[in-house]
Amino acid sequence: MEARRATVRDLRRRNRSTLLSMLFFEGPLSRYELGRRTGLSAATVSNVVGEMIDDGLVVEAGLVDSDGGRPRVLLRVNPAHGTVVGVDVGETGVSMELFDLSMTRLAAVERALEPPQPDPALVAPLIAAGLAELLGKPGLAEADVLGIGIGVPGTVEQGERVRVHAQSIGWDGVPLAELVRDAGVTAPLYVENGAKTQGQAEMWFGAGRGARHAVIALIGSGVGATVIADGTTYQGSTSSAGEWGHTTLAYGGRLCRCGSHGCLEAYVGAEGILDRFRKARGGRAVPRPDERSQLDFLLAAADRSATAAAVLDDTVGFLGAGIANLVNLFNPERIVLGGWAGLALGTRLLPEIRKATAAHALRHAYEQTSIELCQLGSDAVAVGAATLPVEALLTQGVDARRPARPAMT
Amino acid sequence: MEARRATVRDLRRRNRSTLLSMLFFEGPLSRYELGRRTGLSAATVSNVVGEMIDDGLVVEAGLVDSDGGRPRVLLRVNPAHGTVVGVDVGETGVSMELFDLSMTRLAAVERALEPPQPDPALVAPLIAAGLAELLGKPGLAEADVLGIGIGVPGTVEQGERVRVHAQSIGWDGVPLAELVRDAGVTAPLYVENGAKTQGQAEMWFGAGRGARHAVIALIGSGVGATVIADGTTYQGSTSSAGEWGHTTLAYGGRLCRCGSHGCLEAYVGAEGILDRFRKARGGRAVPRPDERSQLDFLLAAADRSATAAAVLDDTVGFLGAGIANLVNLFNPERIVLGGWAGLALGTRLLPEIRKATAAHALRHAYEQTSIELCQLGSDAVAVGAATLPVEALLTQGVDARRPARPAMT
DNA sequence: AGTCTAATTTTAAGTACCGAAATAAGTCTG
DNA sequence: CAGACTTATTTCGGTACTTAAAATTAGACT
Repeated sequence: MEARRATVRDLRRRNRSTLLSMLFFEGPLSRYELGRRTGLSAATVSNVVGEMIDDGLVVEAGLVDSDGGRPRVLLRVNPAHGTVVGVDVGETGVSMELFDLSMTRLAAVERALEPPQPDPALVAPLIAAGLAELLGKPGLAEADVLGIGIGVPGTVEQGERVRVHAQSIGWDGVPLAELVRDAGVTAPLYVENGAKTQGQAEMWFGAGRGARHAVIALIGSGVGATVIADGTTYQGSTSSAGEWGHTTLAYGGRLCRCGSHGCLEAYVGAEGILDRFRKARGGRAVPRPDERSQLDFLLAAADRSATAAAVLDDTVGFLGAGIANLVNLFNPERIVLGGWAGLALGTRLLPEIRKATAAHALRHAYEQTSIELCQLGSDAVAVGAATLPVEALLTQGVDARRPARPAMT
Repeated sequence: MEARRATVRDLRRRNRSTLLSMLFFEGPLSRYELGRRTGLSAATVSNVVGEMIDDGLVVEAGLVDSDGGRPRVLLRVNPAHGTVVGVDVGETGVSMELFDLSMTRLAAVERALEPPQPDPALVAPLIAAGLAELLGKPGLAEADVLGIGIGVPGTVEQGERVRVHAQSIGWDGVPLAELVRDAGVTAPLYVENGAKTQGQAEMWFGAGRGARHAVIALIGSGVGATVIADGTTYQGSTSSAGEWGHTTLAYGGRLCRCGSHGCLEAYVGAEGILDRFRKARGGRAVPRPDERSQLDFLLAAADRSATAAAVLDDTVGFLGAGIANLVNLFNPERIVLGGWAGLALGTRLLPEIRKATAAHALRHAYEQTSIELCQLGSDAVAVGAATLPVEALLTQGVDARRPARPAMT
């Protein structure tokens, strides 16, 4: 039984949050329009908005012409109220971006990791240094940073002490936030799985906009998914939900790097696709230097090579079945296909992928789902990470830097 | 953007709901204890509880001895405040049960369907007649029925007009609630998929108690699952989430009755198991009259027949992989295995099933999950259906028969 | 009977939202 | 260009709800 009381202050917080969120996603809007959309009385809207203006969270932004009658004053979230930082910790480097509250990018920094294996003890100071560089321009100060979101390539146990588990880079229970804090960063920190931050970015600004139930399917070298249930990221009991890549799709099939057999990832992950391609070529290596160009080679070869076409056909079939599993289990409105390999496949083969999905999904659920491609670029992980502090601001309706409103004077 | 305002009345409703739910699941409790657990002030608890006592929703139930000091008065939900009915619409018959608010069964009725294909036009009057029979004893009246929950073997589109789609019995968009109302039933109606009601019953009173994230995996002739995410049943965008049975487990494998190939159901559904057994026996039929006894025969034969043992081994492997998929995707605290076939398999083979699951799931997620058997009997669907009106009562904190509190006098 | 302890209820104060009335800020008309 | 008109926003008075503190109750203990 997880029951929590609610007080009259919670009420205020919630309405504040409602109004602020609406302004963020659908602004600019007038007070009048806010009242109409939220159902709050004009009096309350005016009152709450006035408070947020006093706090510098919201600003007036021009008028709407009227045909007689007082013109509506437009309101918007104050872009200059603070900045947010998004960090993408990858296997080979760290990239960071600075945004204002309208999510306009103000600066970006990229740092390679030498050697390319991010030792936490190395990554934390790198983030601190990157932050300093991002704030290099005049007029930017750490005190104005509402928060720093960090996307990492592994599962993140949220809780008292945030811990990062990332097999692929050898992190086991790394308290990343604490390390970054020890490196001298004082702004609030938010750590989350990179696939989830990328998913959130697509939901806020990309192909997921407007959906309440969606799955963001990410295919790169590996395979993962972010599930959005009823508007929020589904975490599961220990934040490791969405491990789509290691669901069994072909029982007893190919060995996967996770040690199991027949995982989806072993068939549709870039590594799996290329491995199958290599085998189909009789063991000859694909004549390109890295995975991405190898996949491009495969896609380009499909027109003239029956071998390549067959490998892709199979891939589409496996992927369709894998997506159909998501459709059957989650019954989402939308599936968003992303990741560099997912995008490469989807750009050329989306109709075929849709058809393969339809063949494996239950009709009813399939008909309710649209399958789209990701819309954001390669910095989606960082953008999504930067939304974490914004999300905190929107749901709390209050600046994390000063959690409690100051007492009245 | 789905933002809703909140007023001071919502606040009251919510606190009322919190207190009532706590009394229902953890009662009896004293006012003092309620305050301590919810965080509400003693004054508010006293006030709200007083109101609920006036409404007849809560009653005092004895004292707790004290060692000096005023003794605490225990409170509980008033079992006699009303009754609820749970209906299990199956493929061969309808069974109905009547409970008081402490979920004590007061009466039960069973009606076979002749012929065993529930035509909606036939089922609705049957329910009406069954209700009359349930209320046959003196002291029971329809006016006291808080609501009737109906579990049906198909997906239920909730909404303005509730519609039932059940391929297996040929229902397509049946407005069951309206039909039952037309048959003369006046109590509030709640229609839901039977697997979901059964899942809810396990969550409230069975193996799922206390879990916030769980999956109830049901294996009968077919295969389905109920996903509990953060304490509530996950519905998806059109209420058809949880179609575990038709997820692809063995790509390109056995033909399933859904038309696709390699569905989990084709391997671990009773029909699929027995079909594989028959094939393994060289086509000879299993010498038993119905599916249940055939499955028992198979389980009993495993000790002496290598053929039977191999079929079961395979089944355990498939089932383990299927459960592992649930573990990887949903990261639940608990998996509850049920359904008549699931129970039959689990009773004998649970350790093996756990092992097979471990072999296919990611270590981290698997370690967070316990796999248990259902605890409720064959009336779980009806019990779960009966919880629907109770749930409405608990979350609204107000009797559905009189939605608005009467104005003060 | 009087004292002590601890639960519950009453009281007074603070905060929140709402509806109605008042005010503000434009456009339109003559 | 003043006055009429229209519509957005603010102000005001009222009611609902929670809380902290004070008062009351109900037994136990002496």
